[in-house]
Amino acid sequence: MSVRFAILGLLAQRPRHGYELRAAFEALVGGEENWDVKPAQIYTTLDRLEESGLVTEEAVEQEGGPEKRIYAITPAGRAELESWFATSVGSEHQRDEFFVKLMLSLAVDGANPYKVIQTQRAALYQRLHDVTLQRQRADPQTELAHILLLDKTVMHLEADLRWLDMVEARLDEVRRQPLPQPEVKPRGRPRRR
Amino acid sequence: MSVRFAILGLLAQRPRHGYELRAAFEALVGGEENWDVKPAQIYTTLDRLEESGLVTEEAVEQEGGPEKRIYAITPAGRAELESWFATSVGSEHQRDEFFVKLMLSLAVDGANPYKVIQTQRAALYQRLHDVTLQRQRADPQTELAHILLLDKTVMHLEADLRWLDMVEARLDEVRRQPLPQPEVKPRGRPRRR
DNA sequence: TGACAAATCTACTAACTCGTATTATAATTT
DNA sequence: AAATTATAATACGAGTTAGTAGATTTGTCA
Repeated sequence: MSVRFAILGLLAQRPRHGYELRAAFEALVGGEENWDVKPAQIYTTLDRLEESGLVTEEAVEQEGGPEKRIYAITPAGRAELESWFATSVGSEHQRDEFFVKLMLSLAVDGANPYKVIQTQRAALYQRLHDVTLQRQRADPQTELAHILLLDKTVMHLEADLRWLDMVEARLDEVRRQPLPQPEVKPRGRPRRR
Repeated sequence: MSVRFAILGLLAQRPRHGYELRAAFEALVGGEENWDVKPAQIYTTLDRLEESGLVTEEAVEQEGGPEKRIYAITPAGRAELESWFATSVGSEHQRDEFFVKLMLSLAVDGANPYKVIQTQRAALYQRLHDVTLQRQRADPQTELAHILLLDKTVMHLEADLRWLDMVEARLDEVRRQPLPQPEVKPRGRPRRR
């Protein structure tokens, strides 16, 4: 979803062609190690935006090189962008893959939940190390936004590590509880209250 | 990705049919407010798993009601599951949609970054409130895992709120810096350094 | 009391959007 | 020739929207 709106936002600054959009997006998020957008996504998204009437193909430049299709935002596109600014980012979907993995490692015969935790912790420390290095190398005079983004990542990684410790400490307790079973819902029309 | 492995894990316990898998998954993650899996995703994923030879259709039951297709995990499926347990959850892709939105609100004429922050903060507080309520209502004797998951959510929301404060305090500084521009790369092979 | 409408669960399907992976190509410069 | 940018097509996977159709239970009214 963000790529779609990022394209609209970048086209709101000025018309651009596909590859330029990709470069501008990566500059915005601070490099491809943060968010690697594949060219294919840019082009398919542009096609879909064009189909919805939010952008238009403005011109095709040749200038020696290969063709460049230049896209521009339409009034409908600006409206869409504005309404994106006015709404909050949708709940960030809690979808915690690690939690699912941990629960299943408790449920599946032969799996080792302590090892699962250990593996995850190692990966989190590795990533924390990488991000911290990146943060130290960044220049506050020119890359403040990028630094703030890295700070957020660090805060989340630290929270994840603290949470892992907590879970590990209480894992035996969790283990003793039966796995949550789906509740059997009563069938048929519900009773009048 | 997690749904795919969750299905494998649940089938590793015992053979099940699609609807049962859906119910078991929702029980595992603590209700549809955490992770609402649509039936269609279960069935298409099962089809793909079958095509990859990780599950097999075991039988079709009739028992009065509509057909039930029972699926079971294969040895290859168990191997896939084991290797999932052995690897770490992939870097959680920092893909921060709010950050993108904030940066664009700084770049696009007519947008108001302070308002964007305010909207996001209100949404985060709302969600924190909801989750805290859910946490208080949960029974530690039977829903410890669910409580731990909610704790993780709370920790992340608190981190997001602290980060928002930080960003707001330094927004003028960020504003003064020019937006990161994509470096214009010369075409062709780069010069030797 | 018995027919029937209302509501909900069970089980599954079709068609779509968003994003990723893979591959191909032309142009440009070293 | 090799490297690299610029551009795009095709196909696939993940996830959503919006259903179908039968089964089961409850309410209601003649």
